Amino acid sequence: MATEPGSSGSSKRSRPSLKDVAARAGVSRASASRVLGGYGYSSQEIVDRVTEAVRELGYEPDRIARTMRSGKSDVIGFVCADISDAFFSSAMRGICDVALREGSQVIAMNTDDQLSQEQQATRVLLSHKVDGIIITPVSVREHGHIDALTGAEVPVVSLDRQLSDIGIDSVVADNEAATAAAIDHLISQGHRRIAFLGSVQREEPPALRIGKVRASVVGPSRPSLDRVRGYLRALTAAGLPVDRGLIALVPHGEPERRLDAVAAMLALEHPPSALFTADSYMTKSAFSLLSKRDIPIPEQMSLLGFDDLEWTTLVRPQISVVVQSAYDMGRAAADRLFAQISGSSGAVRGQRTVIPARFLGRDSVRSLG
Amino acid sequence: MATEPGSSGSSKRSRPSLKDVAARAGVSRASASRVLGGYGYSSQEIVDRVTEAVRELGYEPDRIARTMRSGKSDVIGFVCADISDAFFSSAMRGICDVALREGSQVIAMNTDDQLSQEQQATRVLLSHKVDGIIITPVSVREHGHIDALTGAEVPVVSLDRQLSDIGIDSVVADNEAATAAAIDHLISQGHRRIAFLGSVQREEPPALRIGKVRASVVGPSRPSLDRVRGYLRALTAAGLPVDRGLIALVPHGEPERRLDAVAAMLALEHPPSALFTADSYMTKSAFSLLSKRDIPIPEQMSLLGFDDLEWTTLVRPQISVVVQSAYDMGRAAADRLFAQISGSSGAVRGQRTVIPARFLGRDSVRSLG
DNA sequence: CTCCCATGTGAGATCGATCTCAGAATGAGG
DNA sequence: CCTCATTCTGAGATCGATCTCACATGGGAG
Repeated sequence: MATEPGSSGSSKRSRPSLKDVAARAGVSRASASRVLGGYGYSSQEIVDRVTEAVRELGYEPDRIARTMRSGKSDVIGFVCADISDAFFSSAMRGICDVALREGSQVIAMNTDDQLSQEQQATRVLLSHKVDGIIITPVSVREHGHIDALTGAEVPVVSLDRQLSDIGIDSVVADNEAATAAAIDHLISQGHRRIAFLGSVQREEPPALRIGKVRASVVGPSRPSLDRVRGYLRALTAAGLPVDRGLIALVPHGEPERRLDAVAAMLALEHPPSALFTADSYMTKSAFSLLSKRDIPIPEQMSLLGFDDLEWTTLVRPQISVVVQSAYDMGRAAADRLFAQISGSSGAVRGQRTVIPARFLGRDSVRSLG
Repeated sequence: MATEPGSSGSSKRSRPSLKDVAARAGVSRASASRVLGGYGYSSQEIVDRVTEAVRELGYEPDRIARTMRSGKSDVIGFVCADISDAFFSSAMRGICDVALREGSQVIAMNTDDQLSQEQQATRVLLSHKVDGIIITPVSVREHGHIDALTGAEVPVVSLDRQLSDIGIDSVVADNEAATAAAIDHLISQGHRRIAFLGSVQREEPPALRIGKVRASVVGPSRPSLDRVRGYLRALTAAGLPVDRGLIALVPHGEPERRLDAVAAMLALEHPPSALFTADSYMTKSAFSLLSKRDIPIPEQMSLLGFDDLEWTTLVRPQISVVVQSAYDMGRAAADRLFAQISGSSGAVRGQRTVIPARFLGRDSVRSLG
């Protein structure tokens, strides 16, 4: 039923090449290539003979040689911090699905949020002649290596972050709006003192000037900062004061400091009535600590998180969250990438695609009415 | 500080080739290649001139051309059901880490547990001239396409499953022993009626003959069946009867049927005192249902699961589980693969690597002493 | 003063698919 | 009968890195 490549006793070592097909069919390589490629003229007899030879030998073209000649490899790269992270692996799946549709494959590389690894990754992918790269850049400012890619005419799409250079396509969630909506919801439930617990990249300036964070559509953007913006915007719009003591930004990748930050909020003289946790790690830390200290949610403390995870519906109470679909973001990024790859070279660059995030109200927010 | 490839105004379009380097250094391609490759003889002057030219042009060799010539691509393939699954994405990370050490990249492909997609994937990877493939086969019996790989001299390692053909390396968890240990623990806590809730592949024979499942080191193996074996072995060793009504195997990917299976156990005339859930999906379903019905764990029902997940320590009570490290399994598989790739062609094939699983006792098992 | 070996260098082949181009065969129209 | 267009085919070039091999030099030994 299925074809059985290599089952004929002739070629044992290497796969048959076009040359073998041509020899078997008794024609030149050029003629065989014409039949396979479907261009130029070919007599019916040659078409038949080549087709037959292909079938007999189980011939499949060598993509490396094809890449060599055409420059197109049918491979794209995905550069992220850590493929085992739920966000990135879901995005990867979205990218793979689109790639499959386009007849391409995906090489994934991890940076562990290190600029040097990211630079290395782009170099390697370039030497593999990938058709394009989807990247979640470590830094939204230092992107000389990414500019080098576009300079080398390699399409690039930035995922989940927007570079300061506006010449590069980006796909991001509407972090600011979704966060503002979530904070609005807390406010509508009567909350006045709302803590913001988030993470910042190690690479970010250590003393982040909250006062300087402003809503903006252009310019560099990363989720952590956009969510701070949404928080500030919602408070300001509601006429509530911004208490700097209610904002905690912890360097990424230091679990203890996350717990410390939550504990510090609880120990405040005027503690908040609700915690907004701006990423899944912080949500987990906050829930863990509240649970460990037997602080009832939402009676004594309301909790609202960003990012949905499996466990948010398994624990009691179920956690209200803002959800972003990493899968959809991956798909969108891949769609953009292939649009650049196949599109005319004059295609518009720097397009910003915003994926909506949804608010899922569950049982972790108390109404203070 | 960093090198700036392509910054010299000369070559704008494509990256510089060895030919460009040779021309700039005023030597032949052969001489330039000798300097770069570090073989043959080269005068100091030529070494210096070539090195300088490489630096000036920011030359980096084209891996496609190198692959063309050498047959080695420095790319390996990872074929799994779904890269967004926690198990596979962790394994992928392990594979990537080893690949990085070996100077290779990883192409990931999803099969969604469909044999046709898996066959397609292997064909594509072959045409990309990957140096080797790590695969979690859909079927442990139909593996003609995998045999074709080894026939084409492409190293293959089977992850999490063992093919019936013993000529292929495999890396698996010690599912049977770990399950037996977990069941032993339940028995030692006084449990006599222990339910086994697991999943089977759609591809498996629908009416699995439990009676025919026997412990065996060779032969085809997949986690679901090995765990059944461990369960049976532990019961038998303890002299407990095997009640077929306490064993439920649900087709993979049908959440409702999982919940039904759990509900059926609870509705039994003589219900079990403990549930052993043989995979993370089933553990989740069981916990969900027990939680929804307000059946206290472990007072009314003990629960012990296979696979650790983030949420098992967030819920109350914390769930006792058997943990397998997908990351370690990925690493081990990649180690084996590269051993095959770089090893002498006469390397031993068919090696079986077993990764130990650990039992983590927490609070979801009641002692009936 | 030869002969030989160690050292050094470049021309050209190779990997496999694809495409250009020259030329052959055929038929139709003048 | 000649011209020209159409259809068809294959030789050879190309992509870039690598390696073989032939051909230099040079110095030292006999």
